[in-house]
Amino acid sequence: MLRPVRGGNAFEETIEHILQTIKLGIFAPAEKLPPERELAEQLGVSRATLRDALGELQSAGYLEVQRGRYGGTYVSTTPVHRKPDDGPLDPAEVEDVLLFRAIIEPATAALAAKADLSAAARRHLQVCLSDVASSPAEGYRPRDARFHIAIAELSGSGSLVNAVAETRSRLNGLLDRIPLLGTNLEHANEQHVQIAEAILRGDAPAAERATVEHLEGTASLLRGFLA
Amino acid sequence: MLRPVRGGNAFEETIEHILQTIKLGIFAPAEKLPPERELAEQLGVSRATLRDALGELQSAGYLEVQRGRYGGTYVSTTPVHRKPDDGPLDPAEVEDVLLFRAIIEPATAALAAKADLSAAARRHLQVCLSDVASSPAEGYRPRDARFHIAIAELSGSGSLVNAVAETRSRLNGLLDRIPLLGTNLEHANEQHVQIAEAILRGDAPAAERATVEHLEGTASLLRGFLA
DNA sequence: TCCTAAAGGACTGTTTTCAGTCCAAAGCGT
DNA sequence: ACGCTTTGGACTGAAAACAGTCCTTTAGGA
Repeated sequence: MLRPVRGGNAFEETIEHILQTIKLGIFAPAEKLPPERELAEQLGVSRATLRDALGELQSAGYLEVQRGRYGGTYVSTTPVHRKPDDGPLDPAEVEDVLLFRAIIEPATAALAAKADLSAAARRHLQVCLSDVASSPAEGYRPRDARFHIAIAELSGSGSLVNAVAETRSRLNGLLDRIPLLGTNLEHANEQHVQIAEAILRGDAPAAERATVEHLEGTASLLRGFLA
Repeated sequence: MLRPVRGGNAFEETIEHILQTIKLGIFAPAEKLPPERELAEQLGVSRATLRDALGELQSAGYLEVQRGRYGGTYVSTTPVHRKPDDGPLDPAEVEDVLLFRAIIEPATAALAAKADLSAAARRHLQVCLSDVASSPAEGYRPRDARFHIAIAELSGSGSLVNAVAETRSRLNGLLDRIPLLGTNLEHANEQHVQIAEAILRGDAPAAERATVEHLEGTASLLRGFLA
């Protein structure tokens, strides 16, 4: 029960955090990050430290910077080709993530369906949905993550948004360790439609069921690589 | 979606974290903390910083220190009389905590019931149960928290233990803002028994139902103070 | 009785992080 | 063409946090 108070030094944590927002599709390619002064404040870190982190991400190819008025820091449109992290999967970590996800995401979807959604919220969900559906295979993960996080946002609970985002991030870390097989993307997309429709028509049990089914796909994929 | 990378400086975070382990009953009164060198490493903080934090907690009356071999840092047996933090309750925070808790705790209890438990695990649950049942009103909260965390530990999922502990900690923060009325402690204790029995006999649906009922008590208590 | 081990206590020099200030680029409006 | 504004870029001195080392206290064992 005694977890570390902090995950490393501020510099590394900042890099990691910004990288996550990109991998989770919260900042999409070509999108502009907030100005450094603002971002530093939001992240609770000094501008100097933030700049060190941004510099690192820039030279790693994740970010591009333009100076001057109306300039800023932009997410790179050309995705960096990550060498596949192929350490072996940790079975305990896999089970833990899948289990936690199976608890929170269906409940989140059900809540989103129960909430009464503004027109803007509905539109946002549909945008995320079509965005992931029309995505090429290599940029799929961030958009997929974005869609699931969008659902959490509809639920209206900040804790759930955090939990879904963090869990998704851990999941991404695991998925990075196995080869990407694009066979079941169509299947996943069909399930996304089911979930979104159930939420939009306010059918909580259907949203929950569809989410459970959807998660089983990823779960069996990952479990397959454990054997 | 841009949360702060760190909650403050290392010193404050360390104080807060240790205080939590006490308030959550993870370190019970009169219990000995790990040696400073070890604790510092577990918390991912330097010994100097840890010592600053321990010193603060000591002079605030939470800890007592004995030097020499077989000495150490002990949780104070005389509880500090906290002045009631009575800022107004934030309704959004209340709803968020209650909602999140209502999602994870019943699922946790169900999981614990499904797991096949070692004899030691069963005994541990019973110890926590009788500990909270026989607790005087002023030391009730930490033992109550300890019981709920013990259930999460039975589930075998580290993420759930973290989530339950953190949620409980937020809940404690809210409960500190309202007067303690001991009327429903007996009711809560009865529900604890129900939950523990359901888990021990492996009856997941009953464990889940009993937990839902139990949480409703705290929920309506807190909601009552919003109006 | 004295020695040793295990713990807290104290100090030092280095590295990290910070807040604050000023500089440089670049687009927009007058 | 000029200046204003918004952005990233760079520097400085102070504060925080660190790792490492040594000191002090205390109980148990040889």
